[in-house]
Amino acid sequence: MALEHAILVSLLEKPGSGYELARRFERSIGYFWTATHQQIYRVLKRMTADGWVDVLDVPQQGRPDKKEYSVSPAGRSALAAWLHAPIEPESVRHEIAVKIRGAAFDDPAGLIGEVERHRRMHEDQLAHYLAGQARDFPPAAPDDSPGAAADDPGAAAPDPGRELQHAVLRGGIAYERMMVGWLDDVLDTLRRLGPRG
Amino acid sequence: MALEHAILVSLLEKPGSGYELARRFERSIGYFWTATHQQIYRVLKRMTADGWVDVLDVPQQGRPDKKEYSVSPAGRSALAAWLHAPIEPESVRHEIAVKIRGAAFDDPAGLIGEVERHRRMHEDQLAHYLAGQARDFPPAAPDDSPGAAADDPGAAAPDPGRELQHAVLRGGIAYERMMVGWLDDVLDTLRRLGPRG
DNA sequence: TGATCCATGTAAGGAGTTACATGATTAA
DNA sequence: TTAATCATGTAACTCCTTACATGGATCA
Repeated sequence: MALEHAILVSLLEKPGSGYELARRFERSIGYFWTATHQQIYRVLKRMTADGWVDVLDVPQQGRPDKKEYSVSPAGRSALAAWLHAPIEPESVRHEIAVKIRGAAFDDPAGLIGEVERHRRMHEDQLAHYLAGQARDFPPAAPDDSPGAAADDPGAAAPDPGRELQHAVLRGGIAYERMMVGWLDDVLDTLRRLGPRG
Repeated sequence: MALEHAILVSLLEKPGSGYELARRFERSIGYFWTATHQQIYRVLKRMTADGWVDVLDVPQQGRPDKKEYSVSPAGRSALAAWLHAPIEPESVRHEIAVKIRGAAFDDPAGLIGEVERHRRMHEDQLAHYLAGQARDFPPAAPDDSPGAAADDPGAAAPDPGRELQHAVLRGGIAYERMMVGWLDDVLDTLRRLGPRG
């Protein structure tokens, strides 16, 4: 199970409430893991019981009080243990591929609209990721003294957290690009098969 | 839910037993949908009760008797109805990405071995798909009389089922290529961050 | 003699989705 | 006045995984 661990990572990056976590899962965490607020509240309760997180009641004005969660030492070592254990790659699940293969027994051309719609959604997601990348990770000027940078106090030290967040974002970008390209390929195939609607 | 529909597609391509379906889900169907035999038996039972599939008891020699399933007219129209309804794209789930982002709070270089292992698995899967493509979809000679082929009884008519199966396989190939490329990118990042292990 | 293949299932539990429920504040 | 945002949860249900269970045939 990785939801616990995704929550630990997010809370280590910044403590927050269940609601805030749910928003992060909609945004930045969403390109590698998803969860709804119902799931998050349930898991936070279990993590609290297990002593993986600490809770702080934060009274607020003009809005409901919230519980701010942060990672406890026990949670940190639970994350470390999980990081050192091997995991298996996820099995892929593409409902759209079931439809594409099923179209052979129905009307291939009838699927074109649906595939176009999916292509559009992936293109939008790609544009969104690229905008996020341009905002949060502007390209750095190339380093002209390789090897010396590590000892140069004037050079910006690479922040591992930032670098790794960017690497994961590049994965989201690569995924959406791949999907747009493949759906274009599928559209070509569908159009070649039956020029009728 | 798409497992029912994936089973309908597979049984339309070729009737078979629950066991045989489980094997197909391990092989060709595996690059867009996965299911274990336990799931398949349970769903086949429900589909039988719903009248989506017909069952035929097939006694065998030297091995257990089997039940051969085939799609009923009701199953065919259930599939058609599903094909005409819109679906939403799957949410992505990459446990490895949780680990990559979590590595910032542990030891980035310590993750290199695990990422290399995943890269190798995706490379193996890619090689497997490419071999399947070379075997089942050898490249055709280019057509030098475009437009006339459809009315030419001598030309091989494109089989929609085959074409669509190939399109889905190309999706599997594109996915594995993307993963290998991205994991290379991640390895570069991890190695840049901490030259120690 | 031990492993793998064929072939079918049950049982228990964890993970995930959908619907319901409340209630104040703020912006259109 | 309608909708969205902040903030928390419960309940019911489906889906999926893991472990257990059986038993003959074949191959190393």
